Amino acid sequence: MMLKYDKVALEIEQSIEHKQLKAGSQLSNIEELIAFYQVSRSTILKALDKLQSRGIIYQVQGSGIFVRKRKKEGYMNFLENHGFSSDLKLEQRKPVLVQLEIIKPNAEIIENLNCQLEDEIYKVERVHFLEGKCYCYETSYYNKMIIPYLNKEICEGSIFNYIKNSFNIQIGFSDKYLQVGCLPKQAAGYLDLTENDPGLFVTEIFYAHSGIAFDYSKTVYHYQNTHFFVQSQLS
Amino acid sequence: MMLKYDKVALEIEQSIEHKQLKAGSQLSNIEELIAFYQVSRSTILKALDKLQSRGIIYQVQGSGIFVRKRKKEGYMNFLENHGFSSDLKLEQRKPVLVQLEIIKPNAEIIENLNCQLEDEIYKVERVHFLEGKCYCYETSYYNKMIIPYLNKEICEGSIFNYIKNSFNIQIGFSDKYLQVGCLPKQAAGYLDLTENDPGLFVTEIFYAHSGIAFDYSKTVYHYQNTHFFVQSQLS
DNA sequence: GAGTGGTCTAGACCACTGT
DNA sequence: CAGTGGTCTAGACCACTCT
Repeated sequence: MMLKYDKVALEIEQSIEHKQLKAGSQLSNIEELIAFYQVSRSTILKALDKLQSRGIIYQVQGSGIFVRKRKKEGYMNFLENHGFSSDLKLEQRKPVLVQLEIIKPNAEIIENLNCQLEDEIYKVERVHFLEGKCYCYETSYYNKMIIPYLNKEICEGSIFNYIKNSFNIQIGFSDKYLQVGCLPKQAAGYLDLTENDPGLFVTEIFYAHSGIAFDYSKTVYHYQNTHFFVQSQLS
Repeated sequence: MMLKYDKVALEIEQSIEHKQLKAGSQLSNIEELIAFYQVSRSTILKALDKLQSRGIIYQVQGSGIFVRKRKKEGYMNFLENHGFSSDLKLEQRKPVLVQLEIIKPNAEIIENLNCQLEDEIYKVERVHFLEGKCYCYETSYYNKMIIPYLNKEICEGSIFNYIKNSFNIQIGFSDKYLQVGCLPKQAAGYLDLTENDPGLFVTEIFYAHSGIAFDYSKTVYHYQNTHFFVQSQLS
């Protein structure tokens, strides 16, 4: 059963979409929303907070609830580009597997996956494409204690979906570290670029809902084929 | 008067800090927090939600409330590096003003600041330093209709604090667009780098709490002196 | 001052985790 | 099954905006 506030949030979002409301358009006030959706004030508030945190609307005390500007076309949501996404295009992507092997962890992996020296670690190297263009080269590490099995076929699809469906592990949150640099020869080759071309280097640790780290990844993004979008909120 | 949930959130955060709790440490359960802080359940929940969205804690239904890993030293929070920050080091920064002038807006500025062709626009070019190292070169645009006055002295401090204090404009949210590229000659000069070195290019629009765009900025970050950190949540 | 969003409460009941 | 977080309600009152 879907939660009430998620249902309300979804319906409000769809209503904005359906009515093609532009940025700055005012929505119904809270009393009307309560009457319309037949839920309590707190439920409406929670739905609105969710929409606000996703950048769909903004609320102004004493004034009203308004539609926020939509992101430009062709930009990926930087906070939602790894299994967090509901974007259809991303679901359709088919990564190319470069290498899949089992290794022993080095200090860096032990630190970030919070594992033991004697654990076995899956190392997965892949190149991702979007609309025919390669946009990143990614090296991921998974602890075999947590993700007991991986194969070529799984790695050529969404590993996140596989993990979610097979082990009932839900993604809870992630830590990202980013910096810009020059491509080493190997990465340049996979991205169809030249050594020392610029690149965005992102190191990311994904945690399950329960707080355990299950994925440590290092990704290099293609500087021409990747454009990101991020929405910030105060509070 | 400080809001109750902000007060509770602050105290919980300070308590984590004070007790030097490590990642994964479990906090008191909700009933105990209610009893300790003498507030209602909803107020505790709101405080916890705020701490969760800031990456301080994570909550696991049926299990408990836990401390989340702190960010590494030397990384800037990508979502809080422009006036959003409470980081002391950032408050102490003194930007160097390169140029301050009043111009007529081009199509791009009109689009992003939502202004008129005949409006007057402040154009501010600055270089920011952190611990003696330049880390970005920034060009900002402000509509004189909204920000009626700027001078050299103001631009050599925090424009955001000035705007906040002088015009009672609160920052509400922002849209960021980012991509990687090669530095043009001018930017390279300001950043003490060489033409065609890599750089992180960020275009950002800041909106007041009321929803009006008041700052349109284009920033180039120094690829060696800037390391960013971002925390994502799954709603 | 009318309208609108934000805070806060008390309490019932649901859903998940772990032993 | 005990413990713990999550959902939802009804209602009172506060704070801000705008005319």
